[in-house]
Amino acid sequence: MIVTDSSEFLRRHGLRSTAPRHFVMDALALSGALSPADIAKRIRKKGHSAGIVTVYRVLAALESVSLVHRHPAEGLFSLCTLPDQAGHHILLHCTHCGKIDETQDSALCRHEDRAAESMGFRADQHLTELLGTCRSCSRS
Amino acid sequence: MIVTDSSEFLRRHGLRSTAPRHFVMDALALSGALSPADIAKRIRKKGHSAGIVTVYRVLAALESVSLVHRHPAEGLFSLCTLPDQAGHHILLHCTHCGKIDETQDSALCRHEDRAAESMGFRADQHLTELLGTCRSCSRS
DNA sequence: ATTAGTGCAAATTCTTTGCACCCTA
DNA sequence: TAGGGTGCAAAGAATTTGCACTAAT
Repeated sequence: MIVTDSSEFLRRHGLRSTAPRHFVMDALALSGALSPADIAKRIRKKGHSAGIVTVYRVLAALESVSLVHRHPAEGLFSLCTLPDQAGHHILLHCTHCGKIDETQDSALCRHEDRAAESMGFRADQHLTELLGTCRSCSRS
Repeated sequence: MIVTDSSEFLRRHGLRSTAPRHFVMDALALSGALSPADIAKRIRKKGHSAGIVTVYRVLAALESVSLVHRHPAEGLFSLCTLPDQAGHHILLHCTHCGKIDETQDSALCRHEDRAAESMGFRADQHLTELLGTCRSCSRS
């Protein structure tokens, strides 16, 4: 199940190709998004082994070469602008100054709903996060 | 700085209107998204006080009436399908069975970029999360 | 042979829970 | 005044760090 391409990918980015890294990638490849603990569980369920600490470190390494996303806005909360009609925010998260701005776009919501529907998915709530550079940081 | 409307809102949802709740809402109203610790800090900086534990509980209460979003996909990681061209995922997170599916939509990305640009924001990476019901759960 | 990567244990940080007291409705 | 809300302290999870050992290059 170990994909040779990913060995290449790792090496190209200066990372060694190791078993735990492949275990983690395999686990993630099968299901969309997992917590570190879930990843460790799946690895064990497959008969392999990787300590939870290693999973954390593998994820950090893979994230550093953007082979993996740590979902942004960890443990953050935001006020809902339209409380009786939840969701539909766009968060603009500046990776330079850390500021988080927010905007809204109902056309975007409709577009998202359409994309979801084509997968047989009915969306109750949206959250869009954009990571990048805010106006004041792009000036300096 | 305490908005009277929010007192109403709270009461309408069976929650009492208390000082800590207003402090938390005020803090969130000023900046898009904050961690519980940041919220507590800002409250103190304004000369008020609210223990971190209370902040957690206030957030839970406000979340229960969807006045606040706890950002979804807490502590999750996902494999990037296009590692050399980071971002641009749509995660379909089923709140019934917990499964997370993933899709992609480049038109959506362009749309997101446009929305960001109108705020003077340059987006490097996108992440869109939709919470709802997946195909198999909507059948059962 | 070098040095990144791993595993374990311990430290740290984050979040939740229990219980006595306070305050809104 | 009754029941929800708060604060403190302590318990429980999640995440990070230190250090010796293993393994990829």
